[in-house]
Amino acid sequence: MPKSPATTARSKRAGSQLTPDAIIEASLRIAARGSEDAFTVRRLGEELGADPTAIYRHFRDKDELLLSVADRTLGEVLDSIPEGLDWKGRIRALAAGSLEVALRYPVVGSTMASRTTRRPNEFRVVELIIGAVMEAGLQGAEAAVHYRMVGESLLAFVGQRAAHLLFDADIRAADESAWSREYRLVDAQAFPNITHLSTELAEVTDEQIFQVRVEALISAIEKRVETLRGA
Amino acid sequence: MPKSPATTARSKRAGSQLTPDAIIEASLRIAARGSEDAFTVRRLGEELGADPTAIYRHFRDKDELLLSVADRTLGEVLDSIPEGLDWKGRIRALAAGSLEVALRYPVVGSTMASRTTRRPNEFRVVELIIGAVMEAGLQGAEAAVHYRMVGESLLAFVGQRAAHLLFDADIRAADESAWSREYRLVDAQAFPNITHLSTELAEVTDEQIFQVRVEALISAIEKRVETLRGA
DNA sequence: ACCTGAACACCGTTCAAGT
DNA sequence: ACCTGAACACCGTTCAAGT
Repeated sequence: MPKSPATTARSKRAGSQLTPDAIIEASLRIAARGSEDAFTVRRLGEELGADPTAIYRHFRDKDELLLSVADRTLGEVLDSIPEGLDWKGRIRALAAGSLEVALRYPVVGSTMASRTTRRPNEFRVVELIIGAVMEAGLQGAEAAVHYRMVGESLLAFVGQRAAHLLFDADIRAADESAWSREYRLVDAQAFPNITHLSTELAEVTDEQIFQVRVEALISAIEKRVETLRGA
Repeated sequence: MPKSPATTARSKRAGSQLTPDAIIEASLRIAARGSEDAFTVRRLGEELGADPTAIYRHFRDKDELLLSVADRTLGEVLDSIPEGLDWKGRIRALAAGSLEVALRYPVVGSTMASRTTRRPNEFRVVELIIGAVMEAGLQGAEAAVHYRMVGESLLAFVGQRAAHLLFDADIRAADESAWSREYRLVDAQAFPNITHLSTELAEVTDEQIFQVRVEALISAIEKRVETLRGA
């Protein structure tokens, strides 16, 4: 069989075909496997067909790689937002897109929940949110703090969901069944409210909670605008 | 010098003085050191004056230990809430207390942000929040989903702040300075909103954001009550 | 200039052996 | 019944050596 370089591009001895982009794309492939495949430097080396430590020629450390990967996924979120929406629609679309991407790449969503990438696509997200809160009627310091509220809340929401996806199946099952097990068995005298709502508590879905949390952000902005207009 | 057993209670050869409570208290001492001292099984062994693996006689694994430690800290939060507050006051006090405790034991606050302890003090917190949203005027499924919104949002807020405290000093500094560095230097044409608000963005404090996020939860509940009354 | 691979300094957890 | 300590199967990262 003759050599066919095109189909052996990732063979171990192909020279210096390692680029930041190739490393980011390999990272996304691993991240997409969720809890089935740990996102480690050694696993990344396998995926690239290179020595695990080769990535240190292109990224200072794993943290810097993750920030770059996260910024790439923010690009996917931005591309999913349609044109022409009003401020509420843009925040809802940003929330839905962020959730979808965080659940697709849980290790990225989880790790980045309390970070700032300081990279181009994050700038675009910030620009979008500030535009929305200003269109809603906030300005100056009020717009700034409400932007931060929205931005960090969205990161927190999707980060929580993503982190949960990364737990071992047994831990996840134990947490998920709490509302239909432990919380149904609490002492009725000591915990009357829980007892009274036990059925409804077990029926709440993650999707309902997410929607209510996003609407809470919007309500809070509207209420703040009304309060400031009234004063 | 004569033996004085009372003062050598934690000596290496004192027999079986290891109890779940002693392990939880040692865990809290390590957790209180924040990013200066990693919360590892080996470090816990040192703190207890025992072999690192001794804790596996009392807890199935590190996760179960952390759940127990977390429930202990929830007790501290509950003890900090005064009697006689109305529903808004109780949510504000719960938020403030949770933040304080999460910043005191960051590794606990960070790890538990997407978990359910399913332990006694968590039941008390759930009872408190459900009582608050019902006093606000919500019932049944509406009360259930709004309880979940409040509970998970508070966990997310304090978890984000706690996680940030655990990063290495240089990573934390880079994230904190983003608003006064990278975000001040963005292209004014491409990012007019960021440019317009750059001063205000750099001046927002974590405390302001936290307060706005807590008030947003309260606003959202009030708005939902109004909407349901109107319908 | 970039990649390799041995090595270092860590992790959580298991299990046979001690007392 | 509980604790010990060696051992296992991992981590991220460094650095001298290769090409």
